[in-house]
Amino acid sequence: MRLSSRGEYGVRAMIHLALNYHQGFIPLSSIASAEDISQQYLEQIFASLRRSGLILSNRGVKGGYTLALPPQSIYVGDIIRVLDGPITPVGCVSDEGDEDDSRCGKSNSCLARNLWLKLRDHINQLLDSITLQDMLNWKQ
Amino acid sequence: MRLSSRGEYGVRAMIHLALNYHQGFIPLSSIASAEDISQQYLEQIFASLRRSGLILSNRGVKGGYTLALPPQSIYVGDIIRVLDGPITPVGCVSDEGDEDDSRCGKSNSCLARNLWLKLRDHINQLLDSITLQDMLNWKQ
DNA sequence: GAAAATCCAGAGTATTTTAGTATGCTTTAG
DNA sequence: CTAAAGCATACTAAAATACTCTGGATTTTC
Repeated sequence: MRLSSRGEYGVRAMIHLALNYHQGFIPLSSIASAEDISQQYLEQIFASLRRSGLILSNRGVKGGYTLALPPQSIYVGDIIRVLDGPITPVGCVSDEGDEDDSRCGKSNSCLARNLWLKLRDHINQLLDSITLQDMLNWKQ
Repeated sequence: MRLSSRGEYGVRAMIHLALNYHQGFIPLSSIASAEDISQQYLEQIFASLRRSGLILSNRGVKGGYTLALPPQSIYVGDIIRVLDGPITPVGCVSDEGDEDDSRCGKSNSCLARNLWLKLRDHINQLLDSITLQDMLNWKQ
């Protein structure tokens, strides 16, 4: 039950953008160095975030990235699902839509399946209840 | 956020043992074939479960495995932590004991860290609230 | 309009983890 | 004694992960 580094880095970078919301576009290089993340790796991560519409970009000198929405409208669940794919504790509960097409067909696996579904939904519920702004407010 | 096959298989096998509680010792071969899991792989999994005290074994003919406690006293959290290691969404929240020795030392990472802690605890809470018996009762 | 700063894209690679096999030994009932 | 079972450890193949590399495209500034 571990997040990928993409998810971890992505959340940290998004917090960085949230802290600098209203400061205009922030160059990726400054985020990468502040968060100690490889710049090229972070570029890949930001490409996913941009394509999914969570951030906006400007090219050229004075370019950079900024949140597409205010921090109170961006949920960590969205960030993590974009970067790590849907929360799927085991293969047979792949996604919300096709809940019943990928059964393992085995004897007691249905009993276990209920657990995986609960686990999946439980994790999603938490991640979909926390916004970037919530995290900023945790600052002691 | 995916469970390992060890965790998945282990939970399924423990459900199998729970269903056959009071039937005495069940040979691993029958569990492996019923659940369609490689016998040798399942042996490794059961070795961990036995060393952790969740199951008991008998050797020789008529040997096999059985739950060390009744199904209502075994929590899925225990099974999964034995087989997958402690729930650790990211490295810096490695375990309950040493919460503050493995900080990343980076600027905003503490804000993210609160999230990882919440996530870790949230998952553990769910898994520690469900027993094998609970899962048997889900049988429709 | 050249140069520099920035984003953008896709291929390639090295490491680690995972999931499983292989081999062989030990114990016990009958 | 033999067959059925558990026990232990080493090995390996495949997949996923976490990056790096290379080269471009856009935009501001001088």
